[in-house]
Amino acid sequence: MYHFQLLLFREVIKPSQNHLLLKSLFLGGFIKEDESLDEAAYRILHHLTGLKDVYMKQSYSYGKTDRDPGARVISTAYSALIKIQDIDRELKEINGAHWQSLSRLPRLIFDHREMVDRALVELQMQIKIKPVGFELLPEKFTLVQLQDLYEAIYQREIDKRNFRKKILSMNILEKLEEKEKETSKKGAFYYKFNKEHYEKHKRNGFFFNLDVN
Amino acid sequence: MYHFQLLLFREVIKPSQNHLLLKSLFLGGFIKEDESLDEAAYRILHHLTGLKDVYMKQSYSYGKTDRDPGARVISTAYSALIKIQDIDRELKEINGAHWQSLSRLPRLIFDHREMVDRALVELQMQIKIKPVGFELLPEKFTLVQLQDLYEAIYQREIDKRNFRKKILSMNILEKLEEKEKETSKKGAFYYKFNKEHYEKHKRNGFFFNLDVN
DNA sequence: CCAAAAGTGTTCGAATTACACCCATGA
DNA sequence: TCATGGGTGTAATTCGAACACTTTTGG
Repeated sequence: MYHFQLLLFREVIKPSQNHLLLKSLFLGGFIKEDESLDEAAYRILHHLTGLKDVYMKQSYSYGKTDRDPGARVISTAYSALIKIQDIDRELKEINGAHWQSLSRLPRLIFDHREMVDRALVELQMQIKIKPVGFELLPEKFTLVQLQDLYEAIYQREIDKRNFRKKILSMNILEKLEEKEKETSKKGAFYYKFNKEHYEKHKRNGFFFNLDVN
Repeated sequence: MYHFQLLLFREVIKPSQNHLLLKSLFLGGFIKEDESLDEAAYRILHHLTGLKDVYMKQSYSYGKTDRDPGARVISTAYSALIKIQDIDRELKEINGAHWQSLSRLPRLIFDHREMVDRALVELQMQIKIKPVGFELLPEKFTLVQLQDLYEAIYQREIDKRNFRKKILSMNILEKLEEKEKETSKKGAFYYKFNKEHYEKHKRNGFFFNLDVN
């Protein structure tokens, strides 16, 4: 059972003039005249982390007048899911960034805590009805990894047999011959998400729904 | 079985310079320096319709650069649910406004069709897990009215017995002595939504979930 | 008295849950 | 050989779906 982590940045930009309050910050930036909201979100993520092709979704727009004491700022928040494999490879040398467990988050400035909470709730709803979980895993993953992921998101334990029964009955996973041998002597089979199968089933009225235990 | 209607306004404001494209428009306006997004949404709704205290929810922010050919505009859409009883009383004399069935919508300008579609999908998800349906009904309503509402939102028929069984078992409705006698000789008992019961149950881990048939 | 709408229970099958042991292997 | 983590089946229960008749009353 692992936990979700939030990537925090320290003073990457300063929309606020009150420096004492600035304890931690998300990725942030200002939109340009010639780019869409989505493009701006991708640009900022890519510019500050080097990450590309990640699952990213608009979350919510925050518009209280006093949310940033330094200036009137309206922020449209996006949440990105980063593949576990990409994290260390790409983010090691980013200055001032550090991962923080969601359950032991420091005090965040402004309304950033609300942003995190809302994004997490959205994720928990999304993941029940859409296979977004696979965005967080490497191409090849074991069922144990997949279950660990779901346990982290739901913040509770799931029965192994029921979880496997349900996910496998959907026929959207492809079992590989290869085994992951790092974490156990026996080894666990790799699977991969078969997007074509998923899309085909969906056209036939199939609904992804992973609500286990 | 009735249908959802969208209230359309004609040229209330003109963010576009291309008048030929302007066929219909939602309520819209610009945010002021000293108000939040929520406040602006309420102000605009109230100013243009006279309606107050309606259920209103942020939907999504639209930010494509070319979405309005006349100017760079980022729009945060809100959707409001208006009580059936309030509609005629307050909206009769609004100039240029007319109701249009959602299933026979005219061509809308810009990305407004996407806005409607997204808002409807959000509503359909919301109404399954939150008792927002009551926002659309008068204080006192019959179970038939409530069911009609759900059938309109889901766009399908629901079994009467199963619907009543489910909604009544939640213990969030209060049966009144009074009957509605307009639509039938026998008359149908009025109910009202008991918000306190709902909040109390929710604290005890109860989840509203109305997914019938 | 009858048409029209409101109201009411039961049965069946499917889906979800709970639950415990064997397997493979490297050290 | 044994400790460690991976993998598997079945029974009990709950939940959702299907289904048809009785009640009330104004005209």
